[in-house]
Amino acid sequence: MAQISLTFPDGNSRSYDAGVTAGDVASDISPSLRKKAISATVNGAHYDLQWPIDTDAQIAINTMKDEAPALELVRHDLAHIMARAVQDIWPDTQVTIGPVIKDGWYYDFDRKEPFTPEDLGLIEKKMKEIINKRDDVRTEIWDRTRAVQYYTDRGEPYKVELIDSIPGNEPLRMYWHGDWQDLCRGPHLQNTGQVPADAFKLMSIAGAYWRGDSTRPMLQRIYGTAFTNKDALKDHLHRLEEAAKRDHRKLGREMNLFHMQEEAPGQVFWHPDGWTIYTELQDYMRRRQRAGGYVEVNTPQVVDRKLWEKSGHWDKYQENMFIVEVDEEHAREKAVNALKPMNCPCHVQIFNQGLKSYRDLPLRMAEFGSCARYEPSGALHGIMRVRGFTQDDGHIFCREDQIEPETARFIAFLSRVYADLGFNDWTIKLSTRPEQRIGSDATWDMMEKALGDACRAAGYDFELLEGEGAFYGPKLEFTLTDAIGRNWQCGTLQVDANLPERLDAEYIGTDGEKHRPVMLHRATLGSFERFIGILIEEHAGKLPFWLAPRQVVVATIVSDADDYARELVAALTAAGVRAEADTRNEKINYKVREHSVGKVPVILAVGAREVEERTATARQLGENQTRVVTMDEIVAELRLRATPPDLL
RNA sequence: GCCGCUGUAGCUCAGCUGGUAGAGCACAUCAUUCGUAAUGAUGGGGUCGGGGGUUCGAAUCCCUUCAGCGGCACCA
Repeated sequence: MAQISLTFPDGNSRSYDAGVTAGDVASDISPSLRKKAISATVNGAHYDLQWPIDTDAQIAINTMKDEAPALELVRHDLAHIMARAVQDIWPDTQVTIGPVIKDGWYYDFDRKEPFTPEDLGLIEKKMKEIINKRDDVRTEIWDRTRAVQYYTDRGEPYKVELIDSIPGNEPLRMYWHGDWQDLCRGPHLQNTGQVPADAFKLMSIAGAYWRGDSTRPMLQRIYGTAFTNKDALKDHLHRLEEAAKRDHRKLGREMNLFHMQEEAPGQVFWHPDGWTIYTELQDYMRRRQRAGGYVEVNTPQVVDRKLWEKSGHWDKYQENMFIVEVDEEHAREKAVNALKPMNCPCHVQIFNQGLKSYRDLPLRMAEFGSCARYEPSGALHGIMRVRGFTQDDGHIFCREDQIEPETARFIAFLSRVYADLGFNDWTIKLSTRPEQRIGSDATWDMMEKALGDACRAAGYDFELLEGEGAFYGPKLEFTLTDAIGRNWQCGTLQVDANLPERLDAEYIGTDGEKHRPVMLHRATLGSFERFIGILIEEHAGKLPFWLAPRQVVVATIVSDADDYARELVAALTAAGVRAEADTRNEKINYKVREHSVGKVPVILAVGAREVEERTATARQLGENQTRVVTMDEIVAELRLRATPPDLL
């Protein structure tokens, strides 16, 4: 039998018969390692202890102390254990797939009766029983016919369909947790007893389409979370609780920023304090864009369907548009309009006014454009996904050779803005040509390369989303993360040669001939609604001073200080600080608590002493100490802090 | 849009197997002028998301509809 050489992390090698398993190797090292071992890393790949190794390789035996493989195995084995538990309790349930995801796993089931929240407790209990049985995990490779026959006999059509979709050259691996069998790539633990019985929890039940396809059956998904020990689970659950406190919907209500109501689903009623954030942010963006070489425009809300037909949106997105029909008394036809779902066709109308020269390019046109999209009811989410929103939209009309420099310029612009707003952790995704597309491959090559090169030129890495681009061009997505880890696309840049064509945009080139410009659709914040939602969550409501809707409260301790408090407020207001006096007949404790809960960054307490000395006792949100400052000092200090970052 | 859950005073929530709604906070009034996270007393406020039905009687049961939440699908 052929011999292979396995090299361990410490550099030592041992020689084994080809086909040796990592389990054998672990035994060879020591019986105690064999017992503790959970898997092996073989040439960087994650191996089950039962899989044969056929070639020379680097090998490391993993134990529960190796976090990454341990988490993957624990979660994956739990997925199987959960599926076994569910089928134990409800034998008429069909199993489908159950992958490992961030922080845990899920498994999708097909069962007539819906699972209830109480069922989760039952399933957890059954899972613990299975873990305590310490059943061995076995694996075998089966041929297709046998596997298909097996699942057909067992009435598991989903598994049969899965097998059919696995490429023919891939082996079909079966796993058994005790006598419960599942088709699975592996790897898995040695026995169910290796799963910590106190470090997992079933989290929720949800619907999910089979294979992510809305035309296929809706399955029931159970989500679980798991870690390698009880404390890690506890920490994770604690983090979730903390994150829930940062939810913009909760803070929006508590801080009295906005509300939404039944009569206008998916649309925001901005309250004074919320609107202050909005306008402050908008003013900032307006200044940044002006400095960035944009011209600002504004275009109509209600636009005849003819334009949407021309742009192609009527065909593709009619279902998602708010249609406005107007009966003119003498009109032969009813006028059919749509609330604009986007600004680009309108911007092209402005571009098309008058002849444009190559000298006008790149023409950067910006609009705080209010759009309405009839989003599916289930898509709505607080102010992050709404039906009425305002984009910080912009379109750059340019030549093909300007795509890359303009994109690099935009990325630099965006990163400046994000940094000003406190975001350093964001990612770029590059979506490339989809199956259904227009334009030649050469054009797509050029556009994709321009975007990728621009990212690299700007010094940013990006994730490639193959086939996720729009039908007319590739796009960059700039993604931020909310309090509970959901990712949201905020900024975007899309290349589009289609719309200028459809709407006849053209410019005169150096040759005196007419040419088509390319359009770059771009947004930095994306929409004010979504971005403010993210902003609230990122800062847990404690916004940077310049964005805080209520920046300073001057709280009196005795009513004799009322006049002085008003004087202080007047001085702060004159210095451009949002200040208000709280002269209510309440104790200072009460006022401090109320405004702290309200996330006011600075509370200035004034009593007899302060009136006498013309000072204030300042307290910064989140700090317990106070400091005494003179009126002039505090006005100067807060004037500076209230200055937006671009004006510093 | 799909699956599931939820919908009771401004907010957070209680209300068992059906018998005409309750708490805390908030709010109002009065008293208190009290130095850094809730001063006390008194009081007003809801017909239980909307519509329909069953019943002698429904917040509690059924149907329907709307909205929200958790996912899935969608996201120009």
